[in-house]
Amino acid sequence: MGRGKVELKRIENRVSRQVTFSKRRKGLLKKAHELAVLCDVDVGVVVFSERGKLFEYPDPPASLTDLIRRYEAVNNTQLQETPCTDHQQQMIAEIGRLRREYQQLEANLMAYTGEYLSSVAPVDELDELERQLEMALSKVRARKCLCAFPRRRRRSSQINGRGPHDAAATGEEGMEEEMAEPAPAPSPSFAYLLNVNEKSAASTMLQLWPQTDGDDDDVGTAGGGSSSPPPPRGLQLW
Amino acid sequence: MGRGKVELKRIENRVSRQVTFSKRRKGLLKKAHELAVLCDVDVGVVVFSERGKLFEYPDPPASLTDLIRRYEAVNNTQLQETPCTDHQQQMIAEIGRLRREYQQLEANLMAYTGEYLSSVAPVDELDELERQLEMALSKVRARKCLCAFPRRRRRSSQINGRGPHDAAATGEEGMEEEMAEPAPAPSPSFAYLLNVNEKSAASTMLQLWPQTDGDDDDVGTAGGGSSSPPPPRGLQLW
DNA sequence: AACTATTTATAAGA
DNA sequence: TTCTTATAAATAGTT
Repeated sequence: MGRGKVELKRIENRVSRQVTFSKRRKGLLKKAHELAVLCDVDVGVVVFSERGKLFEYPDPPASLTDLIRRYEAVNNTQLQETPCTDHQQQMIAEIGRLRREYQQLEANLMAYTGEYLSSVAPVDELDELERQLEMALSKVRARKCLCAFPRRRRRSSQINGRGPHDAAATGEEGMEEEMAEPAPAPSPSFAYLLNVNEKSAASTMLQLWPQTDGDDDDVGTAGGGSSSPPPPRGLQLW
Repeated sequence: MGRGKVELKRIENRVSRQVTFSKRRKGLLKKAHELAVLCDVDVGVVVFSERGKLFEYPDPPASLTDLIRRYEAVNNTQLQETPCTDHQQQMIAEIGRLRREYQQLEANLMAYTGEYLSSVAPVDELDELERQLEMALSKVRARKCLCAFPRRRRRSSQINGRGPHDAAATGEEGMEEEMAEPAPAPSPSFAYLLNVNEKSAASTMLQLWPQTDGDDDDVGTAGGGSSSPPPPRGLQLW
């Protein structure tokens, strides 16, 4: 790609090598990102320049560390079967998935609040969003009316338990249920481990609306494990 | 590169995603190799397929491990210090935290859409929500105005202008099970615009929008991960 | 850092 | 999966 074909061998000219390094490194990281996004997979890249400077993907290397652990887990598994590595891998994968999903949901919400509108949003998409917002508004107003006449309150106009979790309709859902008490000692069972004690959710007060204030921090989650949840801001629902 | 331009967004079609993964992974590894040789630098790449299969560069991963050590050294991150138990606990905590945050964020979104309004929501909160929605609406409309002037772009509106939440509102609407996508936009909502992956919800997650494409095999997590949806707690909205 | 001429990578399709 | 082909991208050499 370029004015001339290039032999796959070290570029002797120092300047050329440096320039090419800069260009191709950028290209490589871009490719890595594209692969990760398009194919929804985990990709990690590290590049050390001749002077030892590090370049990496993913950019906030939060998950790169996890990726490395996963890589090591794979190798360890091959070398010596460690009981936990298997679960470790699954958990790492789960963490990655959760992070991606969280970000997507966040972006979704941002859009809904109008805080972030894609710069390329076609008009018809905006129409759709507008329509949805209007509908939401009308629902809220309708509810306000109901509140105005407290006496009419009924158990709930429950739309058929259409809770968020019901959505996974297709899954026939195992009946495992296995609601163990928030037993202190976590079983090594992966399944159990993922059964997060929902009651603890309260500890992570959810910020309801993204407020105007900016600053985030995040990061540092990977290596050290759980980072403290962001301080609650804005309107909290519970 | 190819017959058509591709936007940087998860490829929803399973087969296409697989094929693309295969091609691009190969391309990425090749690029990594070229960069390493041409510029005489150290490059490491790890790619985990959706099923968890590992692909890496350098091929004989002999030096990749060294690279990782080097990476760790740079980041002053000591991995593998404790075999697993310790780290495992951290991961468990992380998973729990992520899931809680996800659920809260989701509840947030649902409240915003008006799909999930607490039966006991105090009026002042409803006022606040109404205000937020009005603000969002005004932002969207402002954007529409901006879009209207630069050009009169106007695509045919959605085939089935059904928003994702409408389905829930009506309380039924089976899953779309892999309908033969007649043509172009399978996007059932503005989510498409936001680069939100509508289909990535893990088996353990709730899905936000009705799915339009049935892919994803992803076993492994299904059984263990799926904890039964916890009933909404606290100030429940609906 | 910009700018092209070319080489590569690849999206589609078979 | 592999091959083919039309195109989009990356980038080598130049300015």
